[in-house]
Amino acid sequence: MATIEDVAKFAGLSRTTVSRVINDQPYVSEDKRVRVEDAMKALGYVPNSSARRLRSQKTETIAVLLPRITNPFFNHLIESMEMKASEWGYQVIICQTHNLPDKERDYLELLRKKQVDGIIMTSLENEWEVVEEYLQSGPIVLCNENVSTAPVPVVHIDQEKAAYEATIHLIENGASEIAFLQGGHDSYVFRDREKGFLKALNERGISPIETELFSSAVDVKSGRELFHQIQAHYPSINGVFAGSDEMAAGFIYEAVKAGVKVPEDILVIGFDNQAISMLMNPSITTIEQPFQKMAGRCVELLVQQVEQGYNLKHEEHVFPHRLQSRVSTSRQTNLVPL
Amino acid sequence: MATIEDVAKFAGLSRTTVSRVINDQPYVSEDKRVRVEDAMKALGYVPNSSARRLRSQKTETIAVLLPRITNPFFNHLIESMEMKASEWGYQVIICQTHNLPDKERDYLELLRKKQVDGIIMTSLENEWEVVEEYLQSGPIVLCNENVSTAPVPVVHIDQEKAAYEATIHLIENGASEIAFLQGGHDSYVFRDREKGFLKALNERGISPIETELFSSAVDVKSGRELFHQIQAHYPSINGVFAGSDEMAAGFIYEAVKAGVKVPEDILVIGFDNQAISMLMNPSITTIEQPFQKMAGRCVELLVQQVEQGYNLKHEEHVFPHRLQSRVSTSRQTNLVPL
DNA sequence: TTGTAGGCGTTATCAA
DNA sequence: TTGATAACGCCTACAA
Repeated sequence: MATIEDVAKFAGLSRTTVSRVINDQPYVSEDKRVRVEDAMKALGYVPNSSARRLRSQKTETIAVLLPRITNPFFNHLIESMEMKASEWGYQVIICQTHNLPDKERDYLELLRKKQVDGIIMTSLENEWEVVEEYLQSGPIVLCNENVSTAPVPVVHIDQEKAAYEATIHLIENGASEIAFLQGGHDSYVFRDREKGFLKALNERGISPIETELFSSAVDVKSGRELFHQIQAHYPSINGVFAGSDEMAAGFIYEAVKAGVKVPEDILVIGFDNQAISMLMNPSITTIEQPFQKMAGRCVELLVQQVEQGYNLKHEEHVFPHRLQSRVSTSRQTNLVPL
Repeated sequence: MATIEDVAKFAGLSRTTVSRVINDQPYVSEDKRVRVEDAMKALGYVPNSSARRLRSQKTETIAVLLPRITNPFFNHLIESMEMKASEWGYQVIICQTHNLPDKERDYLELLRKKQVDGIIMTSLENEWEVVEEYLQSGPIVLCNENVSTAPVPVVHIDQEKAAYEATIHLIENGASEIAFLQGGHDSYVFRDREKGFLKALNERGISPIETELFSSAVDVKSGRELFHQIQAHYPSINGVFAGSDEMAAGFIYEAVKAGVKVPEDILVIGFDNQAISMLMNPSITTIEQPFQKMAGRCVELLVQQVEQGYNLKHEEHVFPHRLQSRVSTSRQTNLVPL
């Protein structure tokens, strides 16, 4: 591969001049500029990114940490993040933690090794204190998980309020005994949503049921399993708050199979307004999050910190959510005809 | 940030010795090794990845090109690719082309800039000749798209055979007039599947209908739109071959809404055996691809070429597919009870 | 077993 | 307007 040196020789000029042309710098006469450009073309020269990185101490790469990319919530986020990063000339490294703290730390190490300029975390597997160490090596932005003590920008919806509204919606449509199905026992999202859930129950004089049983729920599979557990252990439950549309879909799938009617026998609400929530029959009421805007903001905040420096302060960026009402919580009989 | 020089000074040794310790090389006495390790710990030293890259001419990073990450087909592939790459100590850069040839070329440039060691392409937006140029800069593996003239490893199922079997399945379950809904008019996947589709029709004495209309189909949205177009222009169609489960789901969603019965009035088959195909009501018959194995193989092939060199030869890795029969093509009345 | 020194390909500083 | 030279941080002949 041709180097800047080769180009310089070929053009009969110095590396410096070639470098100036490459970087569109002033103080290059027109004829030299042309000679350099011809030489570059002739040799098929492309600047070596490793050398640039070493010299500039920048990688123009960011890492996005998430549990797994097949989860629609996360792949929608990262889709927009990659697009926005690309606009800014940054690459995105995809880092699946599979909810393992060790894996998360491995990926955080990318920051210390200077393999990336910054990191966006869309989930949190270690205690915040562990993560905080890495701020010495570069900026971090939190997406979704709102750690109120973290001296970094956090981008999220008001999870507590959303869960509160979802629960009130269930109650007002007739639910009197409600299960809270939400994965990530120790996540901040979990805690915030649980707060909102309990607040709604409390306000309406409904006593919460033991939810330990349901706290490992994340995907279609767990939604299916939980249907059967609820049938077996809590047959009187007539409302379900599911932390994701996939979980709600899995739950409803089994309910339909078992002849339990949604919403007649049991109301179900999901989260995220994914395609599946519209496609299911019955369609699923859900909470919509503005993925694209949130993802875009995360990247902007991170790139800004990378390029203009960062100071350690907590800074909340709260985005609006929206309840999308559909058949799964509608006691009026406006069902989609089969 | 501490450099190898700092560590050397701190330990009262040379850079060389420190380097030897870092890289687990022989010829370091135990006491020096300990002194170096202590120094590294004391200074919080981490080797700088940019410097290593420049020195070693390796990045331990690969790029995966795909249209968009929210498409389940592609996010399932990349999920497994990232895991396998991680096992091998490689990072994965995610490159969404959004089906734009220019974007694809931009990402291929990563190879020329030496920003990645190799590339996996799961779709193809430029003519192969354009892509072939980049083989001068590093290895490429094709996943899914089988370009028979490409001197690279290609990993895929037998698309023609799969489409043939799907079509026969439709016919044997009663379809006599079939629409071929498949996106990517000029893709190799499209051509191969179309071949299988036409072969089946031909064998059973069914004449194909004009398919131009349906060739932009990829996602839920287009599935929905195509239902209405077919209702309007080809009301006698009673079988649908959809190139993805999402498309099939969108089609069925509108059919159900319009009171058209699947499978009684029209048979539908999807592709990929995604979660949605099981969850829909009626559930969708589909073709399963072994994503995980294919993705793993792609990464192995690429890493092998990166580390052991590559020669330009075409090499096919064909994986088995499987038809998963469900309600959407079943004329027997074993319907899931509503 | 340890250390010296050169170079990977760029860019920035300084002098001409 | 141009060019010589010194880093960036690491690894590896080669010498000791």
